[in-house]
Amino acid sequence: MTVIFSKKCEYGMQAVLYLAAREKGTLVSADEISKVLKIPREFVSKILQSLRESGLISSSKGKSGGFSLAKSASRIKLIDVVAAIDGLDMFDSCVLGFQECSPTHPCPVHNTWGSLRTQTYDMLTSETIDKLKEKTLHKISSL
Amino acid sequence: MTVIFSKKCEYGMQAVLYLAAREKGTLVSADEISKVLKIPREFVSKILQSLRESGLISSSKGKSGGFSLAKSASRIKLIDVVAAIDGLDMFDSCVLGFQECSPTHPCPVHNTWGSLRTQTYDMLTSETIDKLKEKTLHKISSL
DNA sequence: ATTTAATCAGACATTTTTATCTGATTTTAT
DNA sequence: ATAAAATCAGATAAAAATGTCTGATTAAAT
Ligand code: SF4
Ligand code: SF4
Repeated sequence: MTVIFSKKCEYGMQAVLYLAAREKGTLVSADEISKVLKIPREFVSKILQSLRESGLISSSKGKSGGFSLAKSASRIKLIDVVAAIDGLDMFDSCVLGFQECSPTHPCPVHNTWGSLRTQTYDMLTSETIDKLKEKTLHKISSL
Repeated sequence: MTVIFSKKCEYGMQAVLYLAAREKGTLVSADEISKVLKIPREFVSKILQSLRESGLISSSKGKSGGFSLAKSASRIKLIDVVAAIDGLDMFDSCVLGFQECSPTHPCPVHNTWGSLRTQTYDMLTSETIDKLKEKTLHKISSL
């Protein structure tokens, strides 16, 4: 199986995007997120907990509790979710699995992959999640 | 953990590159590949077997047996290894893990990711492995 | 012929990832 | 007060990926 991000990370990004799209200070329950995004309830619940620990989102317990972004959507980027869940190792390691990637020990696809890595990083870094709001809403409405 | 290709696939690409670099019709043993590339012996052995089944490499049994490319290095590309081991699904699916990726249901990073996907595909498709020979040798000598 | 060194096939084991369960706690609404 | 609906913590389970073992077979070298 080929993968870029782990399931946890994918789900985490989806959830954060959903919070950003759904939010005007409203609390969103794990149950709602689970249903809308079609992610197993208990699993997304765990992911949300871990994102809370990372300080990206906040939660409130009790009836009518739920989750919301810990700060403004204009100050959160997808890379933050990746950093919190999968970490940023992929941006410093080898597609071919060789150890010690460096300009002095380049692998056969060094230059190309280096550029792609940078572009991927840029993709996750350049736009804050509020900018992705309409696209997210459109995507979600098609689920 | 963030990953692009599975370990099997990474090791498979390394092994095929090594065969291409090492080869002038010589047979290379799983043991040698294991030692040079620092891949667990029995594991790389299995991978080599599966690549043989896929027809990418061929083997001969018995003393002084081993593996070699099934066809000229100028007719093998890294994408062939990926196709044989991990499959090509990643080139048709979503970084954010949404189902039904399509232009009519784009995810928030659709355009950028589409382009990156294509570039990644190109990286694995544009050069045949004989072209990567010197780079491979240089990389391996540093292991 | 016998030994040696290799692939091969398939079972087995370990680790990591993904997912679920159980029960406790918190908070709101009635 | 009580019930309802939510998060939370930690254990457990299931599945997938990674890695190992055993013994059989094959073929070259002695
Ligand atoms: S740039 Fe090349 S050497 Fe460096 S990690 Fe990527 S593939 Fe490996
Ligand atoms: S292009 Fe966008 S919608 Fe399509 S798979 Fe990639 S991220 Fe998802």
